[in-house]
Amino acid sequence: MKKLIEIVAIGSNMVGLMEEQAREQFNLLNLTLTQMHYLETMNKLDNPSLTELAATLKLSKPTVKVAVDKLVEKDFVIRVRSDEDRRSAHLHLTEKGKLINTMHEYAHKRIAESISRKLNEEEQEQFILLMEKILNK
Amino acid sequence: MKKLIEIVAIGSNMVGLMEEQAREQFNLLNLTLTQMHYLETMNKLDNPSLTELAATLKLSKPTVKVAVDKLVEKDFVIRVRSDEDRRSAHLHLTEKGKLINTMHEYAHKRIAESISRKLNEEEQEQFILLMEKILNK
DNA sequence: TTTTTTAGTTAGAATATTCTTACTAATATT
DNA sequence: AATATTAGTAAGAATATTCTAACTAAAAAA
Repeated sequence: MKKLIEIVAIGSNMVGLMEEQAREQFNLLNLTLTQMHYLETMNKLDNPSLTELAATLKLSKPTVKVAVDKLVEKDFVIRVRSDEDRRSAHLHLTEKGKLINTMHEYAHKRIAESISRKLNEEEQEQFILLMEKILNK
Repeated sequence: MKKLIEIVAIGSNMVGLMEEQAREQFNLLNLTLTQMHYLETMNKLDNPSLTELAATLKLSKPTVKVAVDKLVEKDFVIRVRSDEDRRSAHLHLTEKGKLINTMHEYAHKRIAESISRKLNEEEQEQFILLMEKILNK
């Protein structure tokens, strides 16, 4: 178990490093850490309302509103009014906002490349099988 | 390769989720995202000077100074004057500051536990071997 | 030894992040 | 139909994050 934790620690750091490098690469976006966190959370929630976003981030609605206003202003997010409930709107990422995904994909691609460099065909097969067991609950 | 990228994406998200949950668990620290980022960077740099920290974070020295002042104030960091160069000081994490590590260790432990639940003894051996190949450059 | 560079600090300002309180309009409950 | 709840907004304030310009003291270079 100790060995496994150790391996996980090194692996997590590697993932973290790659994500960090990707973030630097895409720094063009000119977003703060916090703003990226907002975009990532929106992305995971899949077009949440402001209320849902605030609940997930554990922040007040006015706080989240001003942050979203800025992201709308900067064209990373658009509000799409709901027809079912006319009080409410869904937050969508614009093409520009989706660069967040591109950034993560870039990191994942680099990690995958590194793996395929270190393992031969057969080992890669094995690795994929084991990871599938780990990740499928 | 496509399969591998996919697996990496899911695995990265899992790691990210666990780290996020650990962060929530340790929210007691009452630190902002940015402040945690400072502590993590200090930790990686191993007692850096203010100048080194600023360079790594790509921020100006006055910016980093005010942030470090607050972390010192809150007892997460101490300044240790250098004897070789009396202009300079090294930034050390206090016991309280090292809770950042504890937090990551907690996440890693949970991931390792999940792996050992999903894989039998033999598969775990295999997994460790493959990961060692991947992580040793 | 004089000059230049370096590490860190101070001051002052702009913007970001967050909150509470109070409001409007729409929807849901009674 | 009257009342309560919910989604989002507005105002105002506190704290955090960041910058540039200007400074002090120590170390390095000339």
